[in-house]
Order: sequence, then structure tokens, then C-alpha cells
Amino acid sequence: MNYWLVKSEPYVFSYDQLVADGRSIWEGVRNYQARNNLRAMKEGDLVLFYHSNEGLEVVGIAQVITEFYPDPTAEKGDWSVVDLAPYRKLARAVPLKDIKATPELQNIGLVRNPRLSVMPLEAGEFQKILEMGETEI
DNA sequence: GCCAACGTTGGC
DNA sequence: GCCAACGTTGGC
Repeated sequence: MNYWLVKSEPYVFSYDQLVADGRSIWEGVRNYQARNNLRAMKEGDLVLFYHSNEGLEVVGIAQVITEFYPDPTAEKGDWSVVDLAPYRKLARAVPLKDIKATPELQNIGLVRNPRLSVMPLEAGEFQKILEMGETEI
């Protein structure tokens, strides 16, 4: 089991939209590092869902339901997508400022490389954010 | 709306 | 292959 965090601008695609749709293709990644992270995802992996630009908080957990395949929206280039389904909404959203204020979370991509849209998390980091979100899985 | 950080592009 | 210029992202 691996753990991840993805970012989405909520006015483009929010966690609530994922819940409403039941599942979603995670399309449009055009960054090699983010793509490689997508490709490392395994079915069943859990993915924290972060709202960028607006909200600026981790709002829920998604699950990888289909491992990577070619991005149908890519006209050229070697890009990949996965399919995600909603897993559980956090009881309490975890704001970026709280993450930045938490010593155990100083190494995650949100803090170290704010522009990366798909990033791995250590199990301990994932668990810490769940605790902050008052959520158990 | 600004701007810093980062990634990509393209001229040499 | 280097590096300057440019574009994009995303927090503030």
C-alpha cells in the first residue's frame, strides 16, 4: 500500500464532485515528475485530495481504482492517467497552514515543492494528516 | 493581482 | 549541452 497526495483546483474539479460522480479519470497531468508518480500508483492505494488556489486544505481521501493508462486528452507526448474513486471525506479539513506548522510534515511536496501536483507520502505523513483531520480509516 | 519558484523551450 | 528567456503554478 502506497500513499499519495493530489492537488486540484476546486472550481475545476472538487472532492465533492468526485463524490457526486462516483469515480473520475485523473487527466491532464503534464509534468514528468507528477506523471511518474501517477505511474507508480497501485490499485487500492489511498490518495489525499487537496484543494489548491481556493480552500488550501486537504478535504478527503480517494482511492486508486485503475492503474495508469495513456491519457486520452493528450494529443501528443507520453502522458498517463489513473482512475480515482472517493474513499472517505475528512471529518475536518486540514489547512495548508496547519501542515506547514507541523514538524513531521516538513518534508512533503506541498511544503517543499508547492508546484508538484501529484506526490508520494510516507505512511507516517499520511497517518498524521488523517489524525489532524480527525478521521480514521 | 502580484510575484517567487520551478519547468520548459530554443538559440547558440 | 548550456543557459537565458519565457510560461505556468499557486500561495499570499
